[in-house]
Amino acid sequence: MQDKLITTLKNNGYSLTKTRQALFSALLSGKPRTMRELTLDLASVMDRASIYRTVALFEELGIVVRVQQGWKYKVELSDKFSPHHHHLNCTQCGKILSFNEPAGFEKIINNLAEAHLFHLSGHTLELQGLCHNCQTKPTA
Amino acid sequence: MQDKLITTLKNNGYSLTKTRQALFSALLSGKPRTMRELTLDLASVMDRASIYRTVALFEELGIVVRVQQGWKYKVELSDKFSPHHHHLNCTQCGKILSFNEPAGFEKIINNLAEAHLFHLSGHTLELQGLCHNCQTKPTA
DNA sequence: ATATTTTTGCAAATATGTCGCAATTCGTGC
DNA sequence: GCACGAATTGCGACATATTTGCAAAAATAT
Repeated sequence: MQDKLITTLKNNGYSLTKTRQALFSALLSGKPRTMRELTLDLASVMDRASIYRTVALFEELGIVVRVQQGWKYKVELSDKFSPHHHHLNCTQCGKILSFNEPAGFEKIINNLAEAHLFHLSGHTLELQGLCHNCQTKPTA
Repeated sequence: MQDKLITTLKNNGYSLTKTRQALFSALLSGKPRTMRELTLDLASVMDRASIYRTVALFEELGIVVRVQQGWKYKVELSDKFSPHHHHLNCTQCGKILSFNEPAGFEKIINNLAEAHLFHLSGHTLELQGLCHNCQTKPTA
């Protein structure tokens, strides 16, 4: 997977640096991270500004995407670097579960796009709710 | 539609004030707005802090929702105040088409949430692509 | 190893979001 | 319409998040 990172960077005229590697590694687990989490985790490795710059660059190159979570967003590897999926966001504890393209979903949106003469290039599907844990706990 | 706003406020023990009216009006067009747009548009009418407070209140009362649009969030009237819909975003000209819940969609996500022990409270579905016009034009 | 170009760290500037409190506005009863 | 208590707002001060300029450091090509 590192290979793909290098390729993507080189192809676009960017070099592989320690900081870019570090950010990439931090995201490899697959868990979406808030900027705050990233800056805390990577504080010893790179400057806050560099994190922002690198995330922005990665987003431009399609290496990462930002997923919305209520008011905040989290950063995660894009579909190119981790399998295409969607999210179940727990509105209480902030946990994010991932799930694959549901059966029949593709067909539905394709029909839809066709009906509107759209040529689809991508889509996002985010579900909000309470995870199992938070359903039993009282509202914090 | 103003009626519904008043009712919602009264039912929850809040009063209709100029600022609440102003924010509501600003959103009536149906277009999602960033906080920045709102603070700029309403600068002459109300204070920044009040906008945040009012948006928060409106969200609590289910009058507005914050939706992902690009990477920042935007505020728009909730389904209760404007019909539930989703968006087709043209990545070239920025046009946004709205469409209703596709048939079969509800069932799919309900099954999914159930499988993950989630209790759904909402969802977002955004499609990206090229609108009819932009498909024929050269890349700008 | 050196020159050239890119990238980073640092510190300062902006932007975004919150908070406490006095001043104002709202809804109500007269 | 006026007076009153309660709810709401504006203001200024914070706290946090994000961006920017620029000199120093790291990467690339020779």
